Amino acid sequence: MAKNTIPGSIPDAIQEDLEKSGGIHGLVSRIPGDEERKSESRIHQALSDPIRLKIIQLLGVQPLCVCIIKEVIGIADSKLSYHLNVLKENGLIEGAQQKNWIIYSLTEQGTQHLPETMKRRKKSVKRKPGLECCEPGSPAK
Amino acid sequence: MAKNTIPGSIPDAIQEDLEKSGGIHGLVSRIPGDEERKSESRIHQALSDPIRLKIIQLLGVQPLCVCIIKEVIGIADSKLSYHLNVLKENGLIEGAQQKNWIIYSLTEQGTQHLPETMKRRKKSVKRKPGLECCEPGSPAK
DNA sequence: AAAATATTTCAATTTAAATTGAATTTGTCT
DNA sequence: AGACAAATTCAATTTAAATTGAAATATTTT
Repeated sequence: MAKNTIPGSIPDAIQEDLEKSGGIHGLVSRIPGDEERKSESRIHQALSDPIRLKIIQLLGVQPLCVCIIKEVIGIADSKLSYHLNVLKENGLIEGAQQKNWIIYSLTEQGTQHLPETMKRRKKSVKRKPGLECCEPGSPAK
Repeated sequence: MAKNTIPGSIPDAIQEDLEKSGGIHGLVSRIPGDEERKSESRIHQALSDPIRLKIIQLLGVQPLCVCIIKEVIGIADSKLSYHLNVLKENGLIEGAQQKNWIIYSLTEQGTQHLPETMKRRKKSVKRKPGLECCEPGSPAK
């Protein structure tokens, strides 16, 4: 039953640790399964584009209609729509129609992926109009 | 100086929040800069592949030579090498030559991206050979 | 119901990332 | 040095994701 095709020779230190880990079988038993990994990789994929990351961060400040996001990011409608869709499909944002507009906001999942500097305890927007996170003068090198 | 080309009309609720946020300018000032975002997106990109995620997780158990990783994952040498390189280039793992082998391990950065279930306080491997994270019978659906 | 606005969808193209197999490098052991 | 094993590199190909512009949909306004 054990089909451990371990290479003939491996480094001593690794060999030793590997025995403590319960061999290759033990090693594998300690990590998550394929499905979990696949879904994790999809989230990372969704967040692997600077435009999408920017959308997430803007929505981390407050819910926004597509028009404002477009205004801020400055890209074509269809392009923006494509990226919004990637985020939506992966459960990071959700859109609600209101009159002629669609207002996007972060899902619970989405808020988890805000940078630490923005991770205020979600819920209503209530603060002074002054700056907060980043000064306008510092391009965050 | 202020070139705020705000759309003629936007949803009332958004409009209101946006004023509290300090307009478009205030909105942007609350999120990280382009550089920070770009580097964050690169990390996500590196983690967006199940194979690479698996490598990270295996190294989260213990440092391993390429030969063992190959054994566990079961892919061609060159393919594995490619993925190891992506992780290395992004500062998630590092390799150290030892005799004929190269032993990879997680960097500090790399350990930050282990799943919660594996985030034990780093450092030496010291536990019983029994199972720990996932039972062999449960395919982690 | 026609006109106007906001957003999405679609097909075609471009760009970027992943895979493959052969060749190469690096180090070890006789 | 010569043979061997581990791992990487390279060029070619395949696959997947992003961009573009035009057309479509949906909602509101007149």
